Amino acid sequence: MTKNTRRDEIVRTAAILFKKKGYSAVTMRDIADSLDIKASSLYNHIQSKQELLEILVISLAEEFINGMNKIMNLPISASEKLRLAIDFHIDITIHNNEALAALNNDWMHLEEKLPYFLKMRNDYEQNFRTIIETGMTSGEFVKRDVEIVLFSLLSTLRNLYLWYARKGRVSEDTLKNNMADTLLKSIFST
Amino acid sequence: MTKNTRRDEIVRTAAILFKKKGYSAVTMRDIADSLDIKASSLYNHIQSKQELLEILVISLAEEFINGMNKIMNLPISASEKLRLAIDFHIDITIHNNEALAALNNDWMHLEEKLPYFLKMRNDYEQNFRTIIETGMTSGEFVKRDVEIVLFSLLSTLRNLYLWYARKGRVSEDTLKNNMADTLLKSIFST
DNA sequence: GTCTATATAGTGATAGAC
DNA sequence: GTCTATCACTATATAGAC
Repeated sequence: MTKNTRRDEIVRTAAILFKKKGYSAVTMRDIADSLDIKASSLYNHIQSKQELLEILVISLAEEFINGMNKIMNLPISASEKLRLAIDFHIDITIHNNEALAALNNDWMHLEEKLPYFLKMRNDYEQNFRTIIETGMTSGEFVKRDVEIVLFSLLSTLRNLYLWYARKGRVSEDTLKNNMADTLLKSIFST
Repeated sequence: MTKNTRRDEIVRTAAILFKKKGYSAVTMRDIADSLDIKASSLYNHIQSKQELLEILVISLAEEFINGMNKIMNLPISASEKLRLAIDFHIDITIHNNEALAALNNDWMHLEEKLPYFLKMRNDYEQNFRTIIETGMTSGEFVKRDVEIVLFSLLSTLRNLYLWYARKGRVSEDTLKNNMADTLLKSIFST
């Protein structure tokens, strides 16, 4: 993933700038300036600005989908799946902070790959919904409006990339434990 | 607020487009096209694209601050304040859906008014923090990491504009009751 | 209040020298 | 792998006619 080539340097720089100002407000000259080269030099390593967005958003979305699919196929309870899914989401947030900003905020600027992205996004959400519904049916979770619980959970997870960048130095494990506890407490039936 | 002048029509149109693509990706031509006029005609009603952003973001932020200040000054318990604050946030979300998207996602493109906005945003967050801390001290809320509870609560409220636009036809009262219940359950000590 | 015409400054991207 | 030079296009915004 992080193979210190020039190309990856460009991708990482783009991610940082996309996070700060958004895809549309970042110019190829901005990216080049950050690397102390000229904008035209970027094109020796990447094909287009759009490609930078695709690299960031699509590969991260695939990582989400693959990890989630593994969790869904485990022979464990709904509450155990939920705990794993939350931890997994926190993991990605911590290790792909900048790319996650692009995924959250700039996906609508994807062109060719937009439908593919939307399918992955929808599948990811559906997996969470299934976990919550299963847990409510089995009595592990308190019965409440599924969509509201789902929305509240996903909102918190999706915004985590901002909060983690700000609070910085809380350890990964502390974050996972506290966050998971807080989120899970709101739905456990006991 | 909604005084059907041409100017307000332009502001409303801009808000809808800003929500869809973000401030930077929306051109004055896009706004003009939506109104079936030429881009140059817009400048008879507004001064600049930046002014459109300011009108949307700053006036809404002021509404948030004013409402929150009133709640903070009421002689009521922390849990009552929290319930009112959540309801108030939901109120604004429902009635200013598009402008709220700009406030959430495009505030960093403010220029002159950016410091003013950041102060308001910080004050709003601090008020929520005070409520949570007071409630934990008094024993109304279960003692947990204040910042994580605060973050989770604000994430859900800030994302609500997206969810409400999608789910559409759930009544305002149903939403308030279900959402407030779900959010509050996670922190009440009983 | 809207139009046409235009000024001025970017924008993403390419060609070709070094 | 980076540069200079440049293209074709688009951006915000203004001036002045109707």
